[in-house]
Amino acid sequence: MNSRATRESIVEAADELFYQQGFEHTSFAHIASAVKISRGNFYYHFKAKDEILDAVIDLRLAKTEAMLEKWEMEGEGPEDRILCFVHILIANWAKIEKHGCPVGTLSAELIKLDHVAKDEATRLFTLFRKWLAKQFEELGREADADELAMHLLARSQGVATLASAFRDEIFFKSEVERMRSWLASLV
Amino acid sequence: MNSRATRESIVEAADELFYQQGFEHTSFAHIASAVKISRGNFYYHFKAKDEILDAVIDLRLAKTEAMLEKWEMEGEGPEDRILCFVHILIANWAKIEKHGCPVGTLSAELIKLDHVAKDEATRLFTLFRKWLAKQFEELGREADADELAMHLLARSQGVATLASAFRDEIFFKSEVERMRSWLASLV
DNA sequence: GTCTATAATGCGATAGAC
DNA sequence: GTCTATCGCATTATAGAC
Repeated sequence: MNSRATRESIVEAADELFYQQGFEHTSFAHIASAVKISRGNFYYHFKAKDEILDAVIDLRLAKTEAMLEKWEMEGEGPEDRILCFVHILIANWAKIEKHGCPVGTLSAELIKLDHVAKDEATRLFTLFRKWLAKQFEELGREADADELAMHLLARSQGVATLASAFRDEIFFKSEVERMRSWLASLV
Repeated sequence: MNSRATRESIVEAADELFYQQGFEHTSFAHIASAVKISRGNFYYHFKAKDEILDAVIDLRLAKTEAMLEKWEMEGEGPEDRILCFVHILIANWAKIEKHGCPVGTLSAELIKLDHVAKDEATRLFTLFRKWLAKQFEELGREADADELAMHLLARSQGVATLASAFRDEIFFKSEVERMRSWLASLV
């Protein structure tokens, strides 16, 4: 297999495993078994485990940017686009229940480890923050667009954390409904 | 030193280190160096690392119960008592900025590890949930007391996660202010 | 580019002296 | 009750054959 394809397989498997098990808990053996390569082969593609983490964060950043661009195209007006963000929670409930929010849990883990890549992980939050702020601006809330963006981000983080701890889909959906009516009250 | 005192020293050091570094990342060597005992001595007091985790969770449960009882005594009326909960965020800002919420981050880590003690950690959330629900009941919101309790818990979790990621005290305080006015709007 | 073999380290846990 | 010494295992990382 050529170099790029193997490298991409490693990053994609690591992406999934870091989400499911956490970064520190995931070993090369885990990833190797998922990709079906030998442990030694990693070091042809990456110098160290931290480099795989960097690549995973870059992949997530790229995927998130693509998703936000898609919402930008598809949503009819800013309110509709913000609802895309709210509804992704519902669509991902099965994963969130098991492993929490992929953005929030990675950020929290790297902060706890005081890992060098923790600020890189925060950039995932920043993508959503900037995009949401832009929508709130278009909604006519130029004055507090960033504050509203952060507020909505925080709400979704809290819902993911608690719904995952209690494995409570009823609470999860009722909180999403609360976000919808909060959003409607702004317009 | 007698058995109980050493055991308590171990649990208290582990409590602090689990919060600062995470459970998995904290080794016996870390705790031993903090308590100034040998690694071998652990096994006189605990059979395994998981038993230390259980003891740490029990300690946190006891401390939380004592704190909630104190608020129950000190607060003048349910609204005042709920404000005790909101204000603990402010009081603990320095720690939250560095290590997140001690309840939420432990719960999230144990969920990600699929650790046997994850439901025990969720009991810490349950203490706050039940206590807050009781306050909302006394506030005359019998119908949706638990829903309001979970909503407030989720808000505080989200604020801790985001404020820690962005190390943003301004955002943190503005969200606490939002919670205060949300609470006032209920009465 | 991928493999096997192995070095170097740190971990949780055990045994036994004192 | 606390210590030192050590086992067995998993981990990241390297060396070198193919």
